[in-house]
Amino acid sequence: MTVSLAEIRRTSGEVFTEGCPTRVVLDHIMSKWGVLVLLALTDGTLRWGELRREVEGISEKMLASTLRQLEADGFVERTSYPEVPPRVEYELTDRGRELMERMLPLVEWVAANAGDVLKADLIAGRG
Amino acid sequence: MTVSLAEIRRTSGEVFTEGCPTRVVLDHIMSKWGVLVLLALTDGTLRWGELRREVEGISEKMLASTLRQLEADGFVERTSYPEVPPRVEYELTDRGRELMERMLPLVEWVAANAGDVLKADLIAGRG
DNA sequence: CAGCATCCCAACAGATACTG
DNA sequence: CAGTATCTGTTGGGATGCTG
Repeated sequence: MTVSLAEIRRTSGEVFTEGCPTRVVLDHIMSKWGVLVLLALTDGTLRWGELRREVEGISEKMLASTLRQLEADGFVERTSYPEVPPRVEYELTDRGRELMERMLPLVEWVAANAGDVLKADLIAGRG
Repeated sequence: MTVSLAEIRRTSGEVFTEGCPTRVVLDHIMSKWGVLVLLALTDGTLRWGELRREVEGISEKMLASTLRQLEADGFVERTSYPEVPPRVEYELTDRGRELMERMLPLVEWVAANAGDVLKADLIAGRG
């Protein structure tokens, strides 16, 4: 383990350059709703309405644009069934699952430590 | 490995609840500039001016507020030396290093795959 | 050098209404 | 059910100027 940042620099160059591919993709997947939608889909395939209920607080507009973005990036696949009433399912692609393999440990750590972190905020006298 | 989301749910409850601690902390560390500042400090201690140059494109305002936030969360420590001219150094705390241990594999993967991801965007006909 | 204060704007995000 | 359209507003964030 102990991946160094220097190694990332060597491997793929600019992480700190404006507009570099890495920054763009990071912005997509680390966005407020991007993470939560990806997390929701980690459990398995979900329909639009299920996603909406699962990711509490997301608006239809944000769910739509987040899904379009993740779909365009190849992390999520959308399948529409020609039925009445309409049924549409969303699931992670292989690339999406690869991504989530790396993101889950991070989210897990945050979930386990978020309480202490915010306690630190209070001590520091911040909101 | 293969951490499941269900496990996270069991462990620490709500990831999908509005305003829950996990979401708040995720928003701090997954923010556009939060990630990049944390990454920069993963290499080692940096001064204000070095950070500003390192994280290309960040404004003084954003650097300041990002650092205050990460400091309040206990991820970054600020050390001010009473000299003339002033010297201030920023470095990761133990908690910050724990966090980055989980975040680096993710960033590394993104850096390695960002090219392909954006190529997918082009094929899909999106910006 | 390290930063805070101020002004300002565009983009992101919420609410509502409507449609195939 | 699964969206799109539109309208509005909040705020993230940039530019500038000033201070210890």
